[in-house]
Amino acid sequence: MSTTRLRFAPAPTGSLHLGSARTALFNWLVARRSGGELILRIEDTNAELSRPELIDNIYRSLDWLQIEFDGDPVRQSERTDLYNDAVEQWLSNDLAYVDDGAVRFRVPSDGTTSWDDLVRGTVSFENRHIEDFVVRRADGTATFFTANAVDDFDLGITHVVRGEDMVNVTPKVIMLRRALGASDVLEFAHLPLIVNEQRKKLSKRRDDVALESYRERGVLAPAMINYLVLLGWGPPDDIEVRPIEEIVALFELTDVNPSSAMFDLKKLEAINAEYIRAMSAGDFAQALTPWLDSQPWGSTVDPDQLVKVAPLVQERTKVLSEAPQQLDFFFLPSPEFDEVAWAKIMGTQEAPLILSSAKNALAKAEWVGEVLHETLRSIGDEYGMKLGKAQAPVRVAITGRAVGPPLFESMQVLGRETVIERIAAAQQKLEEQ
RNA sequence: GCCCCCAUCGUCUAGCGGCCUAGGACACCGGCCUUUCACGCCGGCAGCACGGGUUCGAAUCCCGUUGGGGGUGCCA
Repeated sequence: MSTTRLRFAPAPTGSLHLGSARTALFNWLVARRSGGELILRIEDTNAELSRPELIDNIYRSLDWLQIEFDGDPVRQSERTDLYNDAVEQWLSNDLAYVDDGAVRFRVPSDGTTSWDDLVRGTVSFENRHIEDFVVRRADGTATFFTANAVDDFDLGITHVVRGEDMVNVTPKVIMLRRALGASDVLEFAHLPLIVNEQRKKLSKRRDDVALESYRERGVLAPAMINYLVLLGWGPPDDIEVRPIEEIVALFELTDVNPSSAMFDLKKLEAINAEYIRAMSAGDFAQALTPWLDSQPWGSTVDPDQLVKVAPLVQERTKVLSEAPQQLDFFFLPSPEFDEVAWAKIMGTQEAPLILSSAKNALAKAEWVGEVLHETLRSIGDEYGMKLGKAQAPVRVAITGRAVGPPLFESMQVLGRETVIERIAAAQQKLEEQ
């Protein structure tokens, strides 16, 4: 038995599509699982698609996901001779004919072409429904069918794993493979489509299909991989979130569900949050850095303080991009006030009272989270309020918001001077209203 | 129109003829914990599209209906 050889063959049409990423992933899983090889084949059959930026885009995305390939990428734009030879051969064997400058393949008018698809079972087409398709255009370039069949044969591919939208080209490619003289049959696996809420194939126009954009939102690569593998496949033991090595060990193409799967951002984020929580505090702080740096106040972030502050939001972060909003008050000279929170919380009768009591007590309290905690608690007691309610005005004064990281720990990091200053500023703002 | 495919909670899935009173996860709704929000924990809601077969027995096999999707380029 020869080694398993797979290929991921994207057309470079822009940033990598989620569906393509999933296809790449499944190919990679099969290769890893079987100890086989995976090659990257760029289907840049025309100049428009050969633009370096487009190709770099693919590399970057694949790299991010850590999907590795064996050997150098194969560029179809560099293999035109091969395609031409094949077409000439078909022409001379009378398997193809010239029509209006183009070359068409002769499809038999009877019989059927079928294959046993690893995910969908037997798929069968009647030949009479397949037209004599073009294998070489009038301009002399090979079509997708030709390049596909020739390359899969020439590169010794054994398994073709691709999207369901390719099902209808499969009989054509099978015919061409036979015409090339291949005696073996490829294994095909057509993956279910990833669809949107309307159950339609994800499209560039309507949906956010660029893998890149999820990266930009702060989705972690391993979380993305983990989520993607769950679209069309489920582990037998019901453990969904797990290391990629385990997935490799468990994954089976024949277990892939043939029906289309809806892309669920909520679930992606839930899984991402789980990965974030599992990170070490140091790794999390590190991962946050680019997101913080891009803020207007990014230059004021010092690494020592970041390490203290990051753990306070780690378990509250679903995607990295939402962390800056939770942390800004640590780095801003004065907090940015949420108008709604201010109105709701500072508008109460007790708010000014609590602020002034807090300012006094805090001026002399030992500066440790637990003590600050107790200090606020007794102030609450004074006014017959639970701590949950009593801490609110202080929180708004210091962070600008009604919700955020744990207050007393935050205060400890911020330091007495800043805290008192902010409370005083809030008092003044209150008076001016 | 024609060709091909698909059909289990709202969503992603487990299920491969008896372990199913259909399991898990996300979402949602309660509750507990609690310094807000989260996290965590406990509980709840909710599904085999329909109709016929086959079988002692069907979510599981077959046929049909309905619904959904993909493809129908000298794009890939």
